[in-house]
Amino acid sequence: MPDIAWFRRDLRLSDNPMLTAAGERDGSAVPLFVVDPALWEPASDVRRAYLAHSLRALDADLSGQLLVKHGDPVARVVDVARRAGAESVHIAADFGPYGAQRDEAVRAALQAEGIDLVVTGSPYAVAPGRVTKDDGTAYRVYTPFYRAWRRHGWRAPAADPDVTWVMAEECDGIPSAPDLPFDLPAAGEEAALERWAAFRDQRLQEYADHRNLPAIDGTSAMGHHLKWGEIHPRTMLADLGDSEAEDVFRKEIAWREFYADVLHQRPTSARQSLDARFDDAFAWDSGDRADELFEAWAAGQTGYPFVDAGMRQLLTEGWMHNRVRMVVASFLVKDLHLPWQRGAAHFMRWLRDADLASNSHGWQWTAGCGTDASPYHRVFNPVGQGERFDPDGDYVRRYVPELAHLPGKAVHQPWEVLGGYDGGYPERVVDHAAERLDALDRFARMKEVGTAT
DNA sequence: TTTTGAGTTGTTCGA
DNA sequence: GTCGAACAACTCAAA
Repeated sequence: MPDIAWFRRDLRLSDNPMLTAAGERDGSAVPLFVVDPALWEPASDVRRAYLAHSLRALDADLSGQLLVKHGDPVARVVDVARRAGAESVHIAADFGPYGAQRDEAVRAALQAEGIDLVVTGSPYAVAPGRVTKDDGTAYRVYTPFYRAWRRHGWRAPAADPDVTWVMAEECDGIPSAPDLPFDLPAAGEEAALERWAAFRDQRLQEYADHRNLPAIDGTSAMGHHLKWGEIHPRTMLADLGDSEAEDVFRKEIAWREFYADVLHQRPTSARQSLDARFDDAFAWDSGDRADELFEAWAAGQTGYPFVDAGMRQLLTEGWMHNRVRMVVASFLVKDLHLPWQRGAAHFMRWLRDADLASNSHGWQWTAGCGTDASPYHRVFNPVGQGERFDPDGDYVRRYVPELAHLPGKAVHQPWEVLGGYDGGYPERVVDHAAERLDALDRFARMKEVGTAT
């Protein structure tokens, strides 16, 4: 009788040791995916659509044998395992706040039926909790984490599994993908491996320089593949040598692992500031005016071209260049004085690669309330960032057509154009220089409150 | 226990 | 235009 291979965030066949474990006893296994309403219902259309496409790709790779069930995983997994006569259910570890709890509930329910839940591997090169200081506690600063992470090392990519896939019972069907205002890139393992190979062979050696220029296709854009485990970071790490560019890219993979580790240690940090003063004592704005400003930010109508280009890229592509993510995040938190959680929720809704750990902690880094946070006085200048990283203005013109007639870097300051600017592009909603000082002042006041109590 | 050096991504100001 | 200092201390990691 076959065992069960329960897929979750590892929608691939290669470099997936869980699958080898699942086939070891019987030579055959039931590949299962459960559409969990607790995750599906609150998910945005972008996430639903990508997952639906990815499941179709996985099903094709499994010759149509993927068993999809809808409902509470505790009930569904136990039902499938019992009916299949399985001795064990195999998973890769999930370290997210919801996933970890769910897996313990499933483990208990399976145990009552005499079925084992076997954990093999995780979505990370080094599983969260494995890299610790000498005293066994977790790192809170990236650089020492990175050094220890490299010392710890990781396995070579796993061999392909030798398993016969069987669908033991009737499939509930892969959910249909909601319509989106844009096309998502191809999903699935084959697309992930192709995208990785193209980046590795064509763009990796320029990565250190090009990754900061949003007008150029200089980043890997692998986030959505990593998020669903269509490729394992181990597969990518195994291809990296020791050039400067490869080192920079390896550090980006390590950031993903660091933030997963932080979330594992502090599950509440997905939505609460690691520095609690920012939730308790900071003077964030709220009310009608704050809501208006948030809407202007979200729609790409702030009057700051580099910010607006990024926010519009998000809405038209479901993706935003990393450099611009930092700039728009800084603008929301430090120019508009809105809590990082509002921006993080917007990103989670629209980014095709939205990952809870990286998103929450990236925002907290910008806001200054996270682990290893940026110094609070480090406030991005939205004009200066545009002039520095989009020096020819090509990125802005691509996403802000009202400014397409302005040449070169003049697009970054349309208010300087003689005779004013037209075409319906909005005036600046706030004055950056004034809001920067306001932000620093609010920070100082928060510290006074913090030390007084 | 104490000490010391260091900490992703920036901006502004004045010389 | 370029350069260094100031920005604000504070916490963390490791010796």
